[in-house]
Amino acid sequence: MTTLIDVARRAGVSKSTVSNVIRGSVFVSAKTRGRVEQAVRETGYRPNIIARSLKSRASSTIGVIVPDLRNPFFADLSVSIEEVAYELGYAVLTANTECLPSAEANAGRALIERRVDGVIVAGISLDSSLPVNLLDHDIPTILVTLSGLDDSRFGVIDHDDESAMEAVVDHLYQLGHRRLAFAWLPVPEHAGERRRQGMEAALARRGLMPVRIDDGPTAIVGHNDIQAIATIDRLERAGLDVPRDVSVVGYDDVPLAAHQRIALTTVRSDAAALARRAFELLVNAARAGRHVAYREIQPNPLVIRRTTGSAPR
Amino acid sequence: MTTLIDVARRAGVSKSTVSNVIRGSVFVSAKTRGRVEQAVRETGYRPNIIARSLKSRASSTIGVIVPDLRNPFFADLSVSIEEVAYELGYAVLTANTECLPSAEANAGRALIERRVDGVIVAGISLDSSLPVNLLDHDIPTILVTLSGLDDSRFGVIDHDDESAMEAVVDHLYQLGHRRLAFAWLPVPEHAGERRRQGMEAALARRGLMPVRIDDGPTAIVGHNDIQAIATIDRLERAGLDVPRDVSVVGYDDVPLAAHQRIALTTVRSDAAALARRAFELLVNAARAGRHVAYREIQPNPLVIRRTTGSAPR
DNA sequence: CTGAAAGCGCTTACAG
DNA sequence: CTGAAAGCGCTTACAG
Repeated sequence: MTTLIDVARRAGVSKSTVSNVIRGSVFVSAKTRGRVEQAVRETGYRPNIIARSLKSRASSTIGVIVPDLRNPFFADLSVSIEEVAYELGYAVLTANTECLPSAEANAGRALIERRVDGVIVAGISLDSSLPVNLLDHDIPTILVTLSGLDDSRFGVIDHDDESAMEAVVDHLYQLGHRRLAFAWLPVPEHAGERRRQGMEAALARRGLMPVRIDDGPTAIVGHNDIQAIATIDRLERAGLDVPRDVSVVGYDDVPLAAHQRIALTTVRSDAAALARRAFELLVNAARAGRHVAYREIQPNPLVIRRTTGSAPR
Repeated sequence: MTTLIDVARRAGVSKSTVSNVIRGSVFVSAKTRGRVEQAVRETGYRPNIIARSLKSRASSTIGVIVPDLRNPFFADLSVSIEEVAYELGYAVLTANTECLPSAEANAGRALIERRVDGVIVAGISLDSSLPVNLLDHDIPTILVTLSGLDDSRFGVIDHDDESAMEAVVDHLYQLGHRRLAFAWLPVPEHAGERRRQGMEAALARRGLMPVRIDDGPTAIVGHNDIQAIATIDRLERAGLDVPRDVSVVGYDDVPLAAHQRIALTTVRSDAAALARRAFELLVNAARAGRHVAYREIQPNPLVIRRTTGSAPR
């Protein structure tokens, strides 16, 4: 592959000069610049970012850790991060972990070894040491849809699950539901745990306790939309009707939730907005060579559709 | 961050020796190895893969270009690639392009500049020069669910859309459908184009022509499941019933297709298998320093569910 | 079995 | 405005 030297030789200048015109950082005379640009064109030269990174100590790459990329919410988040990232010349290394500690460890190692300029964590197992580990390796780290990790060096862009769960429970309570269950992933993960707690707290305020999912709930609150949609499938295969027999609520408002045949009542979360905000904060911190150390919590509205109805009597 | 030198100093050996134990490539005495390993542990040293890459001319990173990561088929593909990749010490740089030429150009530049060891292209706009460009930069490139690009240096892992479309048309024809339309993305993309052509050919064999989607088809074949599911939504919002009034067929068999409320007739494509095969071939080529130059076509079965029925009369 | 030396392809002060 | 020199953190023959 052609290198800076090839270009320099061809243009009859030094490699410093070629570097200067390519990065556009220093003033170069129009004539020299022209010669260099032509040489670049003729050779099809593309700078080797690996070499640049080694010297400049910035990889122009960020890492994104997601628990489940097959969930459109995380796909949306990750794609939205990518969009803004590529615009600013960053590439993104994605790692899908399913909250498996071994996958998380692998991902962490890969990101640290590649000296990513920052990482966005959108889900991690409950007692993972990875996020703090990143911080300790001087990698700015931002937690998205995830809080409860207590280090002030983190950036946190989160939504308010607690008040969202209050709205969900209120909605169901008003429809007459008293037997609510929470359907969550088999993985101990932050967002799920927090939503479960939020629901329990909202129930407690009404003098209620959650029931187990197999204990005949009249309403089921899913950890997320995918979970809720799968719950509908399970219920209807068992001969029950949603919402006549059981109401179901999701979380995220993925595009499918609005589909005629699904029409899921859910909490709307704007993955793209979360992504953009997180990336912006992360890049600013990375460029300044500091941690993000900033928190922001946004409210999420309840979207009522047709999977919730009056409690059966 | 600690470097090889720090570890070497601490262990009282040279950096060559540290390098040797870390890579495990050369025989090192147990005693020396022990000292080095302890120093690594004490310092929390993680090798800088950027520096390694520069010297060894292998980035241990591959690129994946997908047209739409929000489509669970591509999410599955990309996650499956990642799984095998991380196992072998590779990281993956994902680029979601939506078949936009500008996004494709950005992604191509980013991957070339980062000297990825190979790339898997799972969708690209019809006349993109990117795939050949990668090849010309000596980057082994494999096309997945995509053929028609005529360079023998490509690897191609594909499925047989033509015979799948024959099966789809046969199924609908036997149900009495004569007015079939194809619903596809607004983007000129390979897989969509090829499926459209496959359907047209199958119709032609029966003396039929496709009708336009607004021309009252009794059956609509989607470019993929997401397209088909969106079509169902559109039809039912317009007061039509699927399949009573219109039958709908998808492609991919994403998990949602099997959902009670969707029950989509579709063509099954195994993203995970495709991904594993592609990665395996790619890595072998990359390590051997050659192009993949290999093609493999697999058949895809039709899965009949409940979105197809007898043609209305 | 271990170490000294060169070099991967850039960037970055610093002279001139 | 342009260039020579040093160096980023590794790997890789090659001696010893």
